[in-house]
Amino acid sequence: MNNFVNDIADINKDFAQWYTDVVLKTEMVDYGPVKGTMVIRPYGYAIWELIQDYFNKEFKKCGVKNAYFPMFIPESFLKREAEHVEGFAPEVAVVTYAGGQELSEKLVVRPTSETIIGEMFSKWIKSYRDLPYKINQWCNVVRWEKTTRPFLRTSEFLWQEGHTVQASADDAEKDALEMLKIYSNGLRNLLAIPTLTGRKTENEKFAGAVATYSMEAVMKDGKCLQSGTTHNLGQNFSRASNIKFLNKDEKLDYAFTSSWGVSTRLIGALVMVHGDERGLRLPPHIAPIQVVIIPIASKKEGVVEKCNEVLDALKKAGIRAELDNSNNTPGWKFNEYEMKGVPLRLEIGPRDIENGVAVAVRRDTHEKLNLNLAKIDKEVNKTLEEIQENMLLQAESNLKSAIVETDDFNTLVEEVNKGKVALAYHCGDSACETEIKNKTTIKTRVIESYSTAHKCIFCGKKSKYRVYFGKQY
RNA sequence: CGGGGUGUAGCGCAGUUGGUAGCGCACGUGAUUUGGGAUCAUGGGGCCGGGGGUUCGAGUCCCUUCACCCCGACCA
Repeated sequence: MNNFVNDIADINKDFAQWYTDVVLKTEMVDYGPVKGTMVIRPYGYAIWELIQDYFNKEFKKCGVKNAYFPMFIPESFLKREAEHVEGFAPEVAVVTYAGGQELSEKLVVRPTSETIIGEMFSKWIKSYRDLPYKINQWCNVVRWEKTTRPFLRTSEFLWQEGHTVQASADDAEKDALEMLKIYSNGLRNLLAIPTLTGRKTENEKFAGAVATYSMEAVMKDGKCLQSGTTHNLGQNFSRASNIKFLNKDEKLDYAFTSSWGVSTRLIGALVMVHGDERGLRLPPHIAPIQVVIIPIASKKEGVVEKCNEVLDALKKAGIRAELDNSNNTPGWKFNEYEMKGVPLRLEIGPRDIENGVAVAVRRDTHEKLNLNLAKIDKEVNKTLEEIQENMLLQAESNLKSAIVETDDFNTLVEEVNKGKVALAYHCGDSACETEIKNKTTIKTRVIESYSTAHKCIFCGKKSKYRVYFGKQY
């Protein structure tokens, strides 16, 4: 009664604990019995399914087809690309024993599938007429991380990985940029998460890529979360996997590939971008339950009937609605569904039925509205769209106020340590960037724009680009 | 991988010098309730994280191991 926060840690005092409390108490996730693993519970998985639905449609518009490749990769495959193996070796899980005996060749549990998909591409692709070739798979991957946190970093997680093969360097680059656009639009439209998108520096790119692009979402504590990446792999992986094709000039050439992925980490971003002191706040487009109906004095005549009637009307209109007719008190239910981030609550009691309205309460603003029961589906739909829009505006405003432009290195360090993202010019020199990282633990996020008209914030040499600096999850 | 912390009922915790394992919430049943976390009655629920040791006797003491959380370092 005196505790409005469901025993969730204070979001302003202990953001990390708040996050853990929220994801566990909302029943999105639980810990698995093996270190670093998570069980994605129905409420969390429903969010993932909505993400899958959205991106599947977008991928298919680009001519991408879904497929599935094995999770076991011969260890030798991983070693074909020198940078790639160096990048992933420390965190791969390896099967050495199976079928009652030692294996003659160890099997890596995929940390990502470039090498095994490349192997198959090399069999399938012979001519420029076979290109472009675009494949996606939804699967799990395993990266044996030392420290873990549900959704943000776990030993095993779910993702999609797209892989394209093109006949020219330009087309592979175009694929990487096109997917980046699809990802960032998806985050905006579906999750109401605005991102900083752009190219990664040479230091921060994917192991084995020519260029890596990323969307960086900024959490409420100011830390960045790499929320999706796309890679132009050039001919690096086609050389490693021997993907050769006859081009239009009848010459044999290595193909150009790209890869791109988003993961269940997006669910973590959703929590940390929108959540508040009461728990989750889910934008309507991604909310598994968009509307919850709570009967008041449900034993009074006509209340349950009216609630069911409204439920049916909402479902018919394609709204994800639920009726909670459990024996809990209304107050308990209010708190429960607020914690779970349900965007809109409808209260229906004898008084409302008499007045022909439902009391609606918005999760984003706590605003109370009287919605006309006679056209409840339309009124709810309109309100949901308003909530979606408002949550994006709020997130955009948070992102904007998290960014500090500076030319002074001490200011950069100070601001980033205060929970800001700094935008500054840099020389583009790898050693310079590494020195910044070693000195301050601050890393570059993505390149904002290119300009040689300024000085590097750290070494003072001529700038190459302007880049975001921040701390990360 | 360093530093700090925690493992006792589903959750949150108490458990004294070693002596029959408890409380609150949650859960089952019945009733009364219902517009911001209801009340009464009555029930069920335990490998005290695991293994080893000391002891007549261990939740408690010793050794060991595992897991999780928080803060760093490293990575999607």
